[in-house]
Amino acid sequence: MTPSERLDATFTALADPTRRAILARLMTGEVSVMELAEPFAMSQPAISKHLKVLERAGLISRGRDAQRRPCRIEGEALAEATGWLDEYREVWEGNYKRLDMLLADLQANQGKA
Amino acid sequence: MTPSERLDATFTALADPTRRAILARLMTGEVSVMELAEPFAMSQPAISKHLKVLERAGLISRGRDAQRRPCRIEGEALAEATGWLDEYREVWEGNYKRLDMLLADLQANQGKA
DNA sequence: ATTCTATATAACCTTTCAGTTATGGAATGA
DNA sequence: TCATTCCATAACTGAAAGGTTATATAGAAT
Repeated sequence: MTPSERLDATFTALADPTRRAILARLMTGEVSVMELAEPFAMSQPAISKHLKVLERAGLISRGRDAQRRPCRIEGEALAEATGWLDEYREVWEGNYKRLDMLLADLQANQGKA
Repeated sequence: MTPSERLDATFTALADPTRRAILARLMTGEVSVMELAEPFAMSQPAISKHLKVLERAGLISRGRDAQRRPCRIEGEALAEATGWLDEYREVWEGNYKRLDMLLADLQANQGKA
């Protein structure tokens, strides 16, 4: 996967409330698929699909415990997404300062710019 | 829109490479739709659709300059997404001092993260 | 051996998405 | 007035997303 494809996969995975709730649940530690599925009004295969999306994005990984495949959070993919956002935020803050200057300019010239 | 819906819209908007490239371009300042469309191998209506997705997420806003509708970046939605990611990243990176706060938050929101 | 549990996979359906072309409409300019 | 530029919208298409039920598989328990 290219870096762009990884960002695609990560942001896509984060764009669904069920998947974000799954991540929230996994913050407390490893959880099995059935345990993850329990609070949702949704079938087990649906949860398995969501887990596949999260796994493909590298946001979770899975182990083996008898028949169970416990899920745990992986931080790497998130760091990339956060890095991308942080760059933008920094520059945007810079732009914001410039925008203030521009607005001051426009106001000084009363729309004659 | 609920906070969850805003996160949906923001992450969905960020999950497309064309839209991320548009944001990149807008970092240099306001840009018109035609100027945005030019570097892409894509029709103008396709770009207009992408802009609509970005606007719905609150990531951009648009002005008026004669026939042009110049687009500019808006930082608010980006800040929300960054905030969400940062909470999670801190826990994943082993900085557990905010875990209690986060878990209390999640419980208050009944898993509707 | 059989059965129960946990999970994955397959097949299907419906909705949404990302693109297209064609057209419409507002503001500018000749 | 008439044409041109910039952009939006409508209608269509193919593909992907998100759900379903039914079934397969692997390991545990009986």
